[in-house]
Amino acid sequence: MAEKKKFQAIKGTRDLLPPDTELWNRVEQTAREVFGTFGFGEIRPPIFEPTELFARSIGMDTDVVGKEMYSFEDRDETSVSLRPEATASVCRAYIEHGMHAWPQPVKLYYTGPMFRRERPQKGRYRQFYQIGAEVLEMVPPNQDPAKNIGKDAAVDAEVIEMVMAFFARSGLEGVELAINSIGDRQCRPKYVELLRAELMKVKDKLGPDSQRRILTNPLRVLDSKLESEQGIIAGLPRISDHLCANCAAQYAELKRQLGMRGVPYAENWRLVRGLDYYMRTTFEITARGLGSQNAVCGGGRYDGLVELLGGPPTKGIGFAIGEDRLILSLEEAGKGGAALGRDVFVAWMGEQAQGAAILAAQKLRASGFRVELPPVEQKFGKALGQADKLGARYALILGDDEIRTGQWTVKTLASGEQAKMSEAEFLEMSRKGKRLSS
RNA sequence: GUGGGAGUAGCUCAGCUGGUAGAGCGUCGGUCUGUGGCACCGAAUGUCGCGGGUUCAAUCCCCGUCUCCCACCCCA
Repeated sequence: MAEKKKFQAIKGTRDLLPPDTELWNRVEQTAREVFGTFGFGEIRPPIFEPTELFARSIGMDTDVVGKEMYSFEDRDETSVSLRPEATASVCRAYIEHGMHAWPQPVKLYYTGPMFRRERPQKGRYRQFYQIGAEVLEMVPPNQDPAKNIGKDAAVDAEVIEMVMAFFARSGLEGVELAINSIGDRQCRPKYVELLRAELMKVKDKLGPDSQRRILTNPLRVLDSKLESEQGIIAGLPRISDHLCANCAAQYAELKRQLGMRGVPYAENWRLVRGLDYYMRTTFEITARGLGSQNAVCGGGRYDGLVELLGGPPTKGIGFAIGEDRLILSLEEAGKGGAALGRDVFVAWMGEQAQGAAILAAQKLRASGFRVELPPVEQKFGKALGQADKLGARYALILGDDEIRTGQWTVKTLASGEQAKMSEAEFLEMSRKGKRLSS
């Protein structure tokens, strides 16, 4: 009975606390503002969905679906899963709410927690946070796909431009964008077969992981970090040499579009994406200070995914930012949040002063100031000490003298200067100070 | 899922070859009953991650387990 169980956050999950949460809010606010300027609206899908939705969209054979999902049986015996990512949900919502009848394209962003049961390490958690955006556009019937290659490339470029703008505004350092095209349903399978054949020839020189991937996912071999395999990989056929005409044209136009927008990029022919639904444009953004998990954003085009989920033919492009990693990198660069300060600390003494202090705090808070009002009377020495510790800008001193004269004593903590003034004068002064400090 | 490292006060850590715990910072109080940052004094908080074993005796040695960190896998 007397046993006390110590509870702690589940493996791979964590509490985000002040002052860190200040930075999280700042980052999310920046995303809202930047994405808003590009015409994106926010979508808030559920945290869990039918398991089938993720299995169909992400791919049964991917690790994410195969062994990392938090799935459980609901009481009606259907299988549901905590979302491992949000693109599938956004596509589901697009279909469910008939967004094909909205003005096209539909541009949405989201922020929130995702769940994958992986072994935690730096920049990787079982509950992690993503900031993502998707552009979905219905394909009108009888449309010649070749006709819209330029348009798709421009949309892709704008989406990438938007993430880069967001990172710039966030103050992220060491940002590098890598792009690639992984072809479409026409040319990719052919390339994969070619690659597989080439890999079979050098199978003996590859490590066990890569040997296994020859069969399961040859593209992933390109991703290998093994020093011993680098020479072999460098000699493998590149997909850029095997793209079909449409894919090649789209990729070329993407690069031209990025150039027009002043977005610096590097081509990386070895950049392949892990989720099944990607095609053509893929990209990845890395940043400084992240250990081995240095990808802070990944994205790509996924035409056909909505259709796969039972919707109308629809094109899609999107990305997901790893918010935990973004925050990590910002903190590493010394851009973490400072402790929550106070604009005003109300130091009061005397019963009459308490009433005045409460009213003063109400007015100051109504004007948007951060106010600390001690619940009990304190000696002024102690009150000022506390004001200092909390990082207050001003101490409002209210005692018998102030009550008698109706003049507030205002002390500027940083300089030690002190002055008597009326309530209106103080509000005016602190407003100016606030503008200057922010 | 695999491999390596680590768990001692709220935080950062010390604790020689086994003899049941300490520092700094922080917190709170005092010196200081209308004036803070400094200084000095004092206080509180630990079943030394948890369970078992060896031993007269375990924070220390052994086994198991949990968690964290790092890497692999994979991904954001």
